[in-house]
Amino acid sequence: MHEILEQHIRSKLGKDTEGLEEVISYFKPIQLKRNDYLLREGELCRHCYFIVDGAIQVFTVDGAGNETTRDFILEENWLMEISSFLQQVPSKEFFRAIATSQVLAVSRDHFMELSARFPQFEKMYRQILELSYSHSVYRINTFVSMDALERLRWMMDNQPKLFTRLSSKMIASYLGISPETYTRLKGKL
Amino acid sequence: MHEILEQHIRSKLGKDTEGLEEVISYFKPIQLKRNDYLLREGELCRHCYFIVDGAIQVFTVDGAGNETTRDFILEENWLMEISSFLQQVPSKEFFRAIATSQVLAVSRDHFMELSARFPQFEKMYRQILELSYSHSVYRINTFVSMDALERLRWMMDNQPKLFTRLSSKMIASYLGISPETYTRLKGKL
DNA sequence: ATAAAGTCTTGACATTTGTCAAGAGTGGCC
DNA sequence: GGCCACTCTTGACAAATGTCAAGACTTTAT
Repeated sequence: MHEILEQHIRSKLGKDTEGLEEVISYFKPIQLKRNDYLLREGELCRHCYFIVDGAIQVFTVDGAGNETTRDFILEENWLMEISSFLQQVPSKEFFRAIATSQVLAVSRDHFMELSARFPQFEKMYRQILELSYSHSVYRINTFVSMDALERLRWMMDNQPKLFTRLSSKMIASYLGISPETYTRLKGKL
Repeated sequence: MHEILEQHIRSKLGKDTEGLEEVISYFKPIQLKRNDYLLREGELCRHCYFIVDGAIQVFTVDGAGNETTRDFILEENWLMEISSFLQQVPSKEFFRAIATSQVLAVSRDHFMELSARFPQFEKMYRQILELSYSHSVYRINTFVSMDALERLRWMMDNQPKLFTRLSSKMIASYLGISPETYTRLKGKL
């Protein structure tokens, strides 16, 4: 498990990876079954997660119990609830495993320590932030300007992998529509 | 103009601001009138901007000419088109002044140089990324899960300042609805 | 000062999307 | 193997939102 994280970090940083073994030693493995939670609304996000294998659904729940998915995080990607993690305020989001998953978690305290001690770790963190931010800007622009059918087409063009791994219900919650509407849109493609 | 940037950086970094004067010297002033553009779709985003005074609309335009606003950037905030700036690919967004504005711009090359030479500058950049990212996560969750009236109420609760400075048309484009729908929603408040 | 352009509102109507209900199919679990 | 919970689909209808057109009003440019 840790080897995959090691390879991932090397691919981001190149050769200059002094202290990499120590950095990795702070990550603790977590095994998740389908529908296990990594984080629930109201809890503090005390860890930064690296998804080694599997898939995590990041979603919110409104007063009527409707789930809306902000993102799906697949293997070899990073995950945290940024405002809860940084400011230690209650999370608005849930993180739930879609399938059996292996995750590596580093605590907030260790994360801060590693950022301070290893400039290369901080650099990688910055890269993750840049990617996550530009990804979310994309999602905002897509979502706000397109209707449901356009969003579905966009998802098919840009995230085709997701269709092979998600239920229809989950795809609908990512598109921000009801499952019934999703069923009907499929007929219009 | 530069004094405001200096104060802003000090407020973010505290006392440890060695080299601050040199950092600031790389920022060049730009004056904008209403409806002047800082960036257009298709151009490369070659600068990082600090808004000293005024307001900038960040928006996209679809095939039918409809404008959708991702964000309004007011004075004492930072602005860039992150994916265009980092990867030097064409921008998907427009940046346009809503009112007379004063902006300080640092070129991409200088920005990279400053990040490399001044750890404190890099730290501030990271803070800006963290804030921008958590802000955009909020916007996604708000937008995807709420209907138009709920989004309007959310905006009134969380961004009340904007109403004093924006036309109805702009507010509608931020809410992702037509101006007519916005007019009607106001009656339901 | 005046004309032109743009904004805001309102009404009528079309389209999109949601809600509720029912039934067929699917997969997990004992 | 059989039951249970869940998903997916379909139909009927309701609610939300968009589009188009018109008129009053405001702002901008000359």
